[in-house]
Amino acid sequence: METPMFKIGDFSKLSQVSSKALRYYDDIGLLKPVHVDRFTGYRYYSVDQLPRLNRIVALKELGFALDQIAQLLEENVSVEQLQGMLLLKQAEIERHIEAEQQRLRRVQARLQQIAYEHTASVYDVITKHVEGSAIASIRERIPDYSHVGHLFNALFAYLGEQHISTSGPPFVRYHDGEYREDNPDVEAGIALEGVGETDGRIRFSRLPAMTVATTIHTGHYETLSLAYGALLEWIEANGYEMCVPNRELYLRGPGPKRTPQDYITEVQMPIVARTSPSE
Amino acid sequence: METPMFKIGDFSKLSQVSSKALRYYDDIGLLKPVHVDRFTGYRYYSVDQLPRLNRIVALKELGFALDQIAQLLEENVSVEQLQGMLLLKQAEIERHIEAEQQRLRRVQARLQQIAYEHTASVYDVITKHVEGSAIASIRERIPDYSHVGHLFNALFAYLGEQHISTSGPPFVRYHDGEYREDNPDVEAGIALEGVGETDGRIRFSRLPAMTVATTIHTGHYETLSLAYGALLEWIEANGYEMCVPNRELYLRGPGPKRTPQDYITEVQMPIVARTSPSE
DNA sequence: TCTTGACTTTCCCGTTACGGGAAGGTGCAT
DNA sequence: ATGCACCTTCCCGTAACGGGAAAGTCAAGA
Repeated sequence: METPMFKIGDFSKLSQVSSKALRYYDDIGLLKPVHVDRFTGYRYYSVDQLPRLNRIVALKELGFALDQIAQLLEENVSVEQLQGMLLLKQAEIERHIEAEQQRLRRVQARLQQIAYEHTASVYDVITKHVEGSAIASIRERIPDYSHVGHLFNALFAYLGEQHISTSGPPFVRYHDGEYREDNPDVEAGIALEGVGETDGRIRFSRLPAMTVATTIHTGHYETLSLAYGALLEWIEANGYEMCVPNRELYLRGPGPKRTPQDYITEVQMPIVARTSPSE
Repeated sequence: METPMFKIGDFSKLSQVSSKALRYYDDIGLLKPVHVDRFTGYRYYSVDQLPRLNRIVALKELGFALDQIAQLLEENVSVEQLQGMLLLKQAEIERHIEAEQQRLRRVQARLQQIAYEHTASVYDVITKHVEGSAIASIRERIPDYSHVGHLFNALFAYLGEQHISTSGPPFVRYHDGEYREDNPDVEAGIALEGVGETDGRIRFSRLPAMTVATTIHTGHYETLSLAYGALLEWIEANGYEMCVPNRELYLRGPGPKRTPQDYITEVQMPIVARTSPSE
């Protein structure tokens, strides 16, 4: 070899790539030294290998993983294939940026909320994807929220005598577009394991899968509006729009040896991405 | 316990957090089940734990790592501490977004270049941080690039007779702000291990550390302009500004049994972030 | 009461691209 | 001969779980 050969340390200095990385690239077959001493195992590199290493670094800076780079460095990749991978990368980075901006909005919303109220919220709003499920429910316009109990009584009485087994907590869906004290359109329901057939007041239907913003409220139902406030604020700050019907899940509701302070309720508000009038 | 206890699968469905994750949170002490059967090891959760889990998920969506979340969930974190961590997070996300946008620009620049020339460039431009180093050099205005050889001859002759040991490849720095055929201001140099004292034409100095865009050119020096073209295009497309002096490192230059096709040259252009007039 | 079948447990491996460090062998200059 | 800087392999650790194996458990139906 008339060309100088570099030991790994020198090649590392020359290329500004750590020798650990060079050994790793050797291990995974991405960049084999031009010569390895048969007895000592010493790796020897040539300047000829710099272009390849340079390409590796460049592709890494574009965000490619090493195995993808290995593919791209094979001889037989066409310009179209390269272009395709770049386009994929572009889309991926764009998605990534969007997700990060989402996070940034969430963080800023929290900061703003602290600045306003000088206290951390007790409500943590998160998004969930709830799967669709079969439910049994009674939907009626009732004069007053206190009548909800009657709906559940009727529902459970029916399910009990029909020996239909339920799953998950009971819930109420609110079908009015806005809050109304009087004559709200409510649906008291619970998820089922099997299915049944609609019978008078008792409706059997399927809840569609959807994305919701949700938070957990602990304590008396009179203070549920605080949870709604936190939800609405969060939805506004995070660039979503709310949909109807929203839903309350009574994870722990009235019962023996329970006081209202023990109640635990999840409030779910279906959301869609806002058709940005504010950006 | 008058409250229903959930086995891990049910709690997982309730909370939409995988049981693997729940076990992991148990392992790292982030969320211990309210009760573990002494004999079977079964984990039992209560709805009381949903708010905490919800908070964990919410903080995760903000981008916090689990150990940071563990800190934030301790009782004694003040609002100010929370605020501080949120501010840090904000800055971190912003940096992250900036880096991703940088990547996006790089990818798009590559795509554009393919669209223009319908071929992938042979030049891979990357950024490096070169450390400062002691150098010996001769800087002169020479009539023509072909005189560079004389400078190196003089330099090596001097270093040889003074027994000064060098390190790294020889290089030339171009001090003219722009390309000029005639009377360029060039500096032929090489890095040293020790230091010396300026002696007539031979200058001993320190090269400052800097950030450069760099690429590798293989082949005859007559085609070096292609490498410069790729560099300039990249610098433009990636939002940098070039500085003087640029530098060529002769990784493999003229020598016995070498033809110009064997030459390998690294072209380095110092850069700074552009003071964005184009955004 | 027995038997499924759906759950649960622990344990171990794999993920990415290396960095840190240990134990031991080399190369080169004195 | 003796440093001393360098090289080698090997192993562990990373973050947050997912996949899967082997074995134990629970609840309901026959």
